[in-house]
This record gives sequence, C-alpha cells and structure tokens, in this order.
Amino acid sequence: MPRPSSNGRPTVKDVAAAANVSATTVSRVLGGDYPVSASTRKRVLRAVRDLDYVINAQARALVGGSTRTVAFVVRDLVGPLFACIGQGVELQATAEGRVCLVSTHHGDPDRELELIELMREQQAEAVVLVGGGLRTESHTRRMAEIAHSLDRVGSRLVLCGRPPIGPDVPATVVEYDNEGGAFAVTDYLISLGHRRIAFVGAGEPEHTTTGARLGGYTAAHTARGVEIDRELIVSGNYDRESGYRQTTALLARGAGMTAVVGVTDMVASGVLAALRDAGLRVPEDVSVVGYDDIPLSADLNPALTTVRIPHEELGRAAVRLALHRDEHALDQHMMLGTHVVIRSSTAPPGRH
Amino acid sequence: MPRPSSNGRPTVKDVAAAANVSATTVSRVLGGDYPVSASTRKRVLRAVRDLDYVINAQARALVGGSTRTVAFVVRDLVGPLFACIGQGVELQATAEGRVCLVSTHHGDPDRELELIELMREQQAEAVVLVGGGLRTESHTRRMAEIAHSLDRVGSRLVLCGRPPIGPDVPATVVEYDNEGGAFAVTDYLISLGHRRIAFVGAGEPEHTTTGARLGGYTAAHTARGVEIDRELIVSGNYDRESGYRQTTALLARGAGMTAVVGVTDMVASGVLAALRDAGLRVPEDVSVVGYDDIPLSADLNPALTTVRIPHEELGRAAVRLALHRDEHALDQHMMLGTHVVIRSSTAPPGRH
DNA sequence: AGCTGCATAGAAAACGTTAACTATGCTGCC
DNA sequence: GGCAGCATAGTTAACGTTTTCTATGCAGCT
Repeated sequence: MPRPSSNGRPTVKDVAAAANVSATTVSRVLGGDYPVSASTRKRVLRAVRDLDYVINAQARALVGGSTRTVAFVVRDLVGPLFACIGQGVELQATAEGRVCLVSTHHGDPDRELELIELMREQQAEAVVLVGGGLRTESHTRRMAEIAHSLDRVGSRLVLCGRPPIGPDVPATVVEYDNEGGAFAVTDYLISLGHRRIAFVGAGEPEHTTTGARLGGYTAAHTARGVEIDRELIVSGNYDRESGYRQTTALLARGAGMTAVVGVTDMVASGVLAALRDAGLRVPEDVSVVGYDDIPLSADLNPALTTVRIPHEELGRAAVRLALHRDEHALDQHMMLGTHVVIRSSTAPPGRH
Repeated sequence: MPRPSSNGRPTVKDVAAAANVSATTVSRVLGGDYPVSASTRKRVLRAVRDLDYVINAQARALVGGSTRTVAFVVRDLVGPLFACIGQGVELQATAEGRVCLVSTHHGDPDRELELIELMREQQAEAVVLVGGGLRTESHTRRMAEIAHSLDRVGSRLVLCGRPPIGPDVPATVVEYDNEGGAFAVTDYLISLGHRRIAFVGAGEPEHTTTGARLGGYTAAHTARGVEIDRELIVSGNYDRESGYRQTTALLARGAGMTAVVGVTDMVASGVLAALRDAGLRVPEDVSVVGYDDIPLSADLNPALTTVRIPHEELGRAAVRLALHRDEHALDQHMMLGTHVVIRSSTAPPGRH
C-alpha cells in the first residue's frame, strides 16, 4: 500500500523511502545520466510505478534553470491563419521537448504587452508573437523595452510575421514577404489587363500587415506605370464581414473596379459574397484575390487566387531560431518567401 | 544602477536589498494582503520597477500549492471545431486568472495519454480533453486510471465533447447532444421526403463522435419507420478530402442517395465538392447536411444546413466546472443542447 | 504601572528537485 | 601490498518563493 507523504502527490522522498535509497539516487535513475546498478534501478522504477509518481516540473525548473516552455501569443485561436502558424509553433516546440503556453489578445495591443509580461513570469524560454502588430512610436518603444527585459532574464522575444523593431533590439524575427507577395499578386492582375484594382484593407496603415501589403500593391502599380485612384483604397478590419461591407460600399458609390485585392483571404471571402449578392460574377465581371492561402480558400466558390505563405514553417522556424540562438547567432532575422497561387477567381477584365 | 545577483534575473532578495527591507516584506507588498506601511510599500515598488523585477511563477507555485494552469489537449489547432472550443477554454481560463497550456495529438489516442501525463508533471489544475476519443475496452480502462491519477494529485480530468468514462471515475464531463443533433437533422431530411440518406462517417464506430452521430441517424430512421440501406453508410476520417472520396465512391457504385449526412461540416464540404464535380446540383439533386456549424459553413456554396453546437460555451463550461468543482460537486456532468441550422443545402428530393 | 492588542517587520522553515561534494568498496596495476 | 581509479550511493546546499513564528514598538485601557 503506497503511502505518500502529505499532499497526496508522492515526491522523490516517498519514492526513495519505498525503494530504500536516497532521493539523489531516484533523481539519477529518472535522469538517466549517472551510473546506477541494475538492481537499484529496478527497485526505484518499481517504486515509481507503485506510487504513480511523476516529477514536479516546477521544482525541476526551479533548480534546473529552464522551464522548457515556449509561449505563443496570438490574436485569436479561431482565425485560420493564426491557428496555422500556431500549429507550427506547437509542433516545433513539442519536437524540441518543450511545452506550449498560449494566450490571445483579440487585437488589443496593450493586452498583448500584458501577456508578454505574464509569460515572463512564467519563465518561458521564448515568447512568440504571432501575426502583425501595431507600429506606432510609443508601442514600438514599449516593445523594445520588453525585448530587453526578456533578454535580461534569458528569454527570447520572437516576432513571427511581423517586421523587426529596431537595430539594437534583442529579438528573433521570422517574417514572410508581405510586400513581395502583394506586389506579385497585384502585378499579376495588372498583367491580366486590370487597371482599376481596389484594395480592401484593414486597420490603420500603422498595422504592419496592412501597411506592407498596401506597399506591395502600390509598388506594383508604380512599376507598371499604372496610376492608382485613391478612391479604390478602403479599409475596415480583418474579418469577413468587413470585406463584405467595404465591397458593398465601393459598389454603391460606383467605384467601377474590375478587380479587388483583399488584404486577407477572410476579407476576400467577404468580397466574394458581396459581389455575388450584387449580381456580379467572379471572375467574369470582377476578379478577386486574397492573401494568406488559408485552408478555406481552395473551397470557396470560385476557388480563390491568393498568396501562399508558409504558415507552418513560419511557426517552426520561429521556435527553432529562438531555442538555438547560440548556433544561429547571425541569422536571427529570417524572411520566408511567398508565392501567388492562381485559382479560379481571376481572369482578364470583361467588357467595361 | 540595479545590480541583480547572479543569473541576470532579479529575485525578491535583490529587491529587498535595494529597498532595505526583508524578502518577506517584498513578498507582502506584492501579495497585497499583509499590512505594510505606505513608505515601505513605496520604496519596495520603486525597487521592483528599477530592477524590472517579475515574480518567478515556478517558485511561487512550488510553495503556494497551485500553478494556476489549465491544460488543454486537442487533436489539432487548425481544425475549426477544436479551435473554437479551445478558444472557449482559453477565454474562461484567462477570465479565472489561469494560464493555458496546449498540446496536440493529431488523432493518436496513445499520444493523447502521454500528453495527459505530461500535463500532470506540469501540475495543471485541470486537463481538458477536447473532442471525441476512442472508446475501446483497453483505452477506456487506461483513461479511467489516468483520471484517478490526476484526482489523487488534486488535478481534474475534463472531457469536453466526449461521453463519460464510467460511474466511479473522477472526471468532469461537458458534452453536447451528438445523438440528439444527428437525430434532429436526419429527421428533418426525412420530413422533407428523403428516403435514401447516405451517412458519410469517420473512424471506427468506437470513436465516440461518429458512434453517437450514427446512432442519431439510425434512431431517426427507426422512429420514422424508414429502413436503412447499409450500403449508404460509409466511413473514412474527419477531413474534407475523406468526404470527397467517400462521396465519389458512393456515386460511382450508383448508391442513388437523395441526401447526405456528413459526420462533420468539414466532411460535408468535401461531399459538396464531390457532388459539384459530378455535375450534381445541391440541393436540387442531392441535399447535404453537416455537423458542427464551424465558421466556414455559412460561407460554403450553397450555405450548409448543419447542427450547431455551442463551441465556446463548451470550452468555458469545461473550465468553469473543473475549477469550481467544490461548488458544483453534484453537476459534474453537463449536457449542452444542439440545434439544427437550416441553410440552403437542403430541399425536398427532386424527381428520382 | 502594567497589561492587551495592533501595526509593522524580520528570521527561519518549507516546497520538491538537482548538483556539487563526499564516502565506500572493489578492481587492476606496478 | 599500496594506491590509483572507477562504480555506486549518500549528504548537503542550493533554487526563489511564501508561510509560519517571533519580535518590537506604541496606543489604549484598567
């Protein structure tokens, strides 16, 4: 009859007593590094099983130094993009023997900062910020301070899908080419013959994601010598409903676009619905493209032309770089490529 | 110039030294329970800010008893259903001042058990298993043992969207009415006039989700006195591609169904695609229903008739019940209702 | 004056583990 | 035979908190 000490949870001492050895020996059997005689090992393992002992991760972390924990902070769990990247983070963390903490800030930048602080209390080895963020003066400064705070205690701030904060800020950055992808997909539309291309964005241009994508959209126009009608650039937020609303508004005021760039696939899906409801055909009347290539995109009707970003690899690389930053001391900034995925929502402009 | 001790991370001692008080006092200022003079408090808080001190959650947990941590174990982060429930878990955990651990098992029941063990090491206050699970003899027994293990150390196993394990197993169960929902939606199809209704399932019937939903499907037929053609019941797994494959196979062998029940919306989305590719119209030629009401479903073309389950509430209730199980000692088993959401993928059968 | 009681503060023990020493045989070698 | 060196095991001191328990001053009362 196993007789754990007080709490109900058996400790090394209990196991040691049951196996007639010292606590150290139990630790060594479990650690597996130090030589222990076969018979002792057997007795200890027996006691571990009998008592249903599991190690106390907190106590181990306290003495051992590391918690073997990676935190990831994300806008929402339900957004497919965040989930995809989060999946990469979780997979890589697990592969590296780490456990994953997760929390969501629902788009509130201040809450995001609070969460980082919380993760610092939790002694996470790395704090991965997934997705774009605000890029105002004050927010950037606070973020830089936080990066230093984390650095001081041996933890690492990782920006995943967000540009670097500044030159002297200790942070790992894994981004993908937001501007390049937007350039490519816009260029593709222009090459099809489109000249009036709407951009349905989200948030203020200070939001890094919209900013960079809008930049690519603009650059493509400039490169091709196509003038942009500022009327065609509108903005809401990152959900489907916003895409629907902005598009309806564009149509209502007779913007006369032949193509629409949605800032995300989610937004583009709203664009699609608005066009359909307005009796317009895609791609015959209006072409639509998105950005992200979330799982949903291939199933839309018509299947959405979009920009694929390497979601999972983004998350994996974030964790890999952060955990092995001694080995990758030089390349703590990684830029992953994106590429256009052409499906059925794009075609040359019709008669207009 | 702050001078932290060794590691780089300032400790209570460092703060105490900087503020000229004892460690105890620092702890009290931060804890906020014990009376501390205003001037002392000010000095301590000052030192905390100067040193950029944060508490060590591990050390606090070690002595304080609780880690204030909730773990959730889920099949995948990307599956919209899991993400939705996970969202509920995270929200409620945060609301209760807990931090969230997450890990994924990708449908491997053994891996699931390993993860629970891992979470036990982490001293999670509750371990929430999200989504259906295996229900074989041996797996059930192991799960029951694990529930007892967790219980012994003051942690709580929570089954979220999965039926109870057994009468004497200490676990909190929050399920939704899988059978009832499947009954209702099947009954709806029958009431529309359908008589040959295919069921595109997943996994062996030992998998709790498929088992219960198939049960509802069967019961509705029985209740209405409609005979089931066993040929119409097929099975694959839980993804879109499986729905596509099974449907294509059904059509290929001339099963002649006028309606299809997909075991999940994801599967139903594959069914939709297969029918479209086969030149069949939905709902004119074949009606399709799903189950889960994931965000995607309303955006499918045609919008999917399905069974709505209260995803977020499911996750929230799981955490709430587990953390306050002293107050809810009696109702540690909760069954949430489901209801049919009628959209455009269903209609009376056409000429056949 | 002497006591009680409160406000404030510190010292020391505890939480469960590991790491750095220390101790004891035993083998093998000159 | 003496000693180096290894295999094996135990003792003790950390790790960073919180929680007793104890101590001091000072007000208020009889």
